[in-house]
Amino acid sequence: MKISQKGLYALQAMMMLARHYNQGAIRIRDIAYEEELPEKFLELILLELKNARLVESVRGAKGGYQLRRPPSEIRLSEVIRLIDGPLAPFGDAEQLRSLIDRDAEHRALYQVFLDVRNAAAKILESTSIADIANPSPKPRQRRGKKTQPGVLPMLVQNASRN
Amino acid sequence: MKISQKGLYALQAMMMLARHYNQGAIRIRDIAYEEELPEKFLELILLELKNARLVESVRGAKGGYQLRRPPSEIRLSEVIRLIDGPLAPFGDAEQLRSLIDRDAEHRALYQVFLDVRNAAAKILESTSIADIANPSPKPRQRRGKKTQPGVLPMLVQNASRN
DNA sequence: CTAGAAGTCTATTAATTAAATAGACTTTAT
DNA sequence: ATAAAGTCTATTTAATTAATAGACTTCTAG
Repeated sequence: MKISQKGLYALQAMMMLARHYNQGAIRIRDIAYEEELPEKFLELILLELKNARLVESVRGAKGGYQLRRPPSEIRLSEVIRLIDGPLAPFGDAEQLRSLIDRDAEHRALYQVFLDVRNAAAKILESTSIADIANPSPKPRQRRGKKTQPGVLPMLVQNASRN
Repeated sequence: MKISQKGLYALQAMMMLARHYNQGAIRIRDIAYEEELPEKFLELILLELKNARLVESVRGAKGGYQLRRPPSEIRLSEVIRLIDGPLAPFGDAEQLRSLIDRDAEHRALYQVFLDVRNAAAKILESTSIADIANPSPKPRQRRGKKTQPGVLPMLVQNASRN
């Protein structure tokens, strides 16, 4: 799997929306400005994220984008698969399994590819947007108990990253 | 990291040469035929493998290619890095480390990318060409003690694949 | 010692993908 | 009604990928 510039932009946009979760719709312009992304390109990316129902839009004046689910319930793998395709380094998991079954000569090679994809999937499916979006850009007006940044309610935690 | 068609061809060629290790130089044509690879394209790939000193060539009549080291001492990561570049899903390990140091906003994201590249590196650096090349295509004229296919003298063995 | 077999090198091409950019259109708050 | 904002379609440019072509060099065998 290769993460393109576009894929990186998508992840950055999602992180920004996570930081502003529950603050209403955020304009494309503001996302682009805060993350320093090309505005017109970002527009297309957000459309894709919307069609995949990861974000939702509000049209018209006062419109913008927001996450459709809490950041802790959006996995990095969802965003990456959408924008950059399968996590496998070659083909996709299904293809690889089929090749392992049918191509005796190269079975072991494809099995290695599948191992690599499984290792990547394990990480990217157990890391959420909340895990990587720093709580708030301006660390002001934080009332209530400080939520620890990396807490993942439903996903397995990778201890090595804390 | 994405493995291209070219990268797959390179790995297949290396596997074929591994099967014919210690049988002298093998002609491009024979590699292409046995692995069903486009001959002219394979030629360019072998040139690259030669420049990287993974294989060596014999020119002129009776010429061809052979591995420069025993198959058990050639890691998949060497071939993949040569043909398809860094193992990281974005940029390379050095860049990622630098971004983790300098870009506080996106540190955690780049750390995940680095985790993914480390997981891939672990697998691909501990698997050798010998591990994946089936011993010999025609199981004929095998004199001496049968060498077990997957034995890796210097590399850590991944038990799950045997 | 020369003919042919084989690798070497450079260039070109066609197709695809990546990364934008442009502009007209639609929806909605005020 | 107007302006702000998302939507949609098309176009462009550059890079990459996957190959193909052909002239050149080296070496072995006869």
